[in-house]
Amino acid sequence: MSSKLPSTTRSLPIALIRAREGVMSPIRDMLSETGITEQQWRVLRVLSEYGMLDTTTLADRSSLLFPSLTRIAATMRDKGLITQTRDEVDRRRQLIKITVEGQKLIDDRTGQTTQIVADFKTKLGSENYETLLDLLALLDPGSRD
Amino acid sequence: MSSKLPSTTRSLPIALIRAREGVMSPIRDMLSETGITEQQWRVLRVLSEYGMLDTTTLADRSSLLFPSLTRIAATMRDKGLITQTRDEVDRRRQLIKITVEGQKLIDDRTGQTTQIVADFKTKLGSENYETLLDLLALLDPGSRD
DNA sequence: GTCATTTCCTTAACATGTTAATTATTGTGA
DNA sequence: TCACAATAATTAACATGTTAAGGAAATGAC
Repeated sequence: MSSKLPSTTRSLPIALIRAREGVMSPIRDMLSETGITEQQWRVLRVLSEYGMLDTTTLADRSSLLFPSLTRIAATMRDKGLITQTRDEVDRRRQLIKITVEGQKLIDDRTGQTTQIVADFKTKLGSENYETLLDLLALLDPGSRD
Repeated sequence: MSSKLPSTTRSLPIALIRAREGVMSPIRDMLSETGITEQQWRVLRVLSEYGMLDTTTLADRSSLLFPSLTRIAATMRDKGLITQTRDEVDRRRQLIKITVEGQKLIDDRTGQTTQIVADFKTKLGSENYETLLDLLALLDPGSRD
């Protein structure tokens, strides 16, 4: 059994980084006009989809680490994109909700975003696109396997 | 034609992040004993595979942005993992080479790393593993399509 | 009820990601 | 050869990734 490392051109971690860069490039272009970052966009998307969430759940669904989310939430609150309130039952918890402005920011870009997704589906082919999502899900530590 | 955004659970960017996290987790565990980061490991891997490289090529093959590589290279030079020399022909260019200690750090972990890769191949199945790499390559902005 | 433990969140410290501005060197055309 | 553009790399500034430590509120054993 060989103990040689695979060439970096067939390295899974590197391939994931490069793919991500390719996918994010047009999205970043789109976001650059809005003044928010990719991560802030992700938070808005999750809040828009699920409604009010506690920080733990939001971090999990946004794929952000807790310390990152703390900072990001503070920034977004200052920008008026979200509101933060204490949970009156369990005062350790914090509840986060998207604001009208935050929702508007998403709504205004839905068309562009949909187009970007469609372009990637075309590029890969619908079937490959779904296959890719399925295979990636297998690597997700959060998914049950 | 609907203009609704896909659920974040079927979002390609988020799926890529999560998959990456799953893949990197055991690698990070392995690296934590070495005191180097994932990016520094990547630089060592590339240098080990290709030999002495100029900074531009190294950044490209390591999938690192230039400013990041500048800082990372300084750190790695201080740690004795690489050497930096000026190109005497074009004095703007810098040439970077792995040191004996740097190579040793890789050699000492080849077994563990090989095992981690093998585990993922097993988890996905050999065929799926190769399919995934092929599909990811399609999204790589650097690859010709 | 009290205290150790756990849970939820924040801070801190350092490394990297990202974009823009800057410096040093080389290449080019009048 | 001299301005001027192009290239290689660095620096700056801010946001995030990552791990560890800290603080406040809730929980559970006693």
